[in-house]
Amino acid sequence: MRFWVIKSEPDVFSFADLQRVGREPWNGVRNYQARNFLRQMRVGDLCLFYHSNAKPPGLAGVARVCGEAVPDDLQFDEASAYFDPRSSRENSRWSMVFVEPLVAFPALVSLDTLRTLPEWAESPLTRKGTRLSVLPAEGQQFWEALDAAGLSLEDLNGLSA
DNA sequence: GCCAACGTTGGC
DNA sequence: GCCAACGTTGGC
Repeated sequence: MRFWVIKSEPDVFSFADLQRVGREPWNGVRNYQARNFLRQMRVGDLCLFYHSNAKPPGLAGVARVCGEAVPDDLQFDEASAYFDPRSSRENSRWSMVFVEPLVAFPALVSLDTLRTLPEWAESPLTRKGTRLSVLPAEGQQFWEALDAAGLSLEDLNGLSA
């Protein structure tokens, strides 16, 4: 199992929104490096759900990959802001995965807090200027974030698969 | 293949 | 709203 960070603007789609819908296509990613990470995701991988452009920004919960990469439907939709005229059904350029909520953090683990954590201090997420919306995380980082949220492995184990 | 112009991200 | 960072585009 691998760990990831996925970013979303809560005004657009928050962790609470994910809990409400239950399962969400993670589409609209239009950066090649982020797309390549999406393609590496496997069912069961755990994603820290990061609220960007928020007050304050930070980690809001844990999501789980429940569907692996398929062509992102929005790239074919002329009405979508994510439409890509260079893409075709035969030769699709962008991918999406599916995620489901696993557990909401009792309180947001803010970016300020993350910067105080040893495992996160030097990470791309906390470094200024990193704009990747999907990035890998280390296991140590994941557990440290979970701990900072006041949760433990048992809190994850207690949840249905 | 270089690189300037441009657009977007996202913290502040 | 500002602007630093940085990915992308397109002329050459």
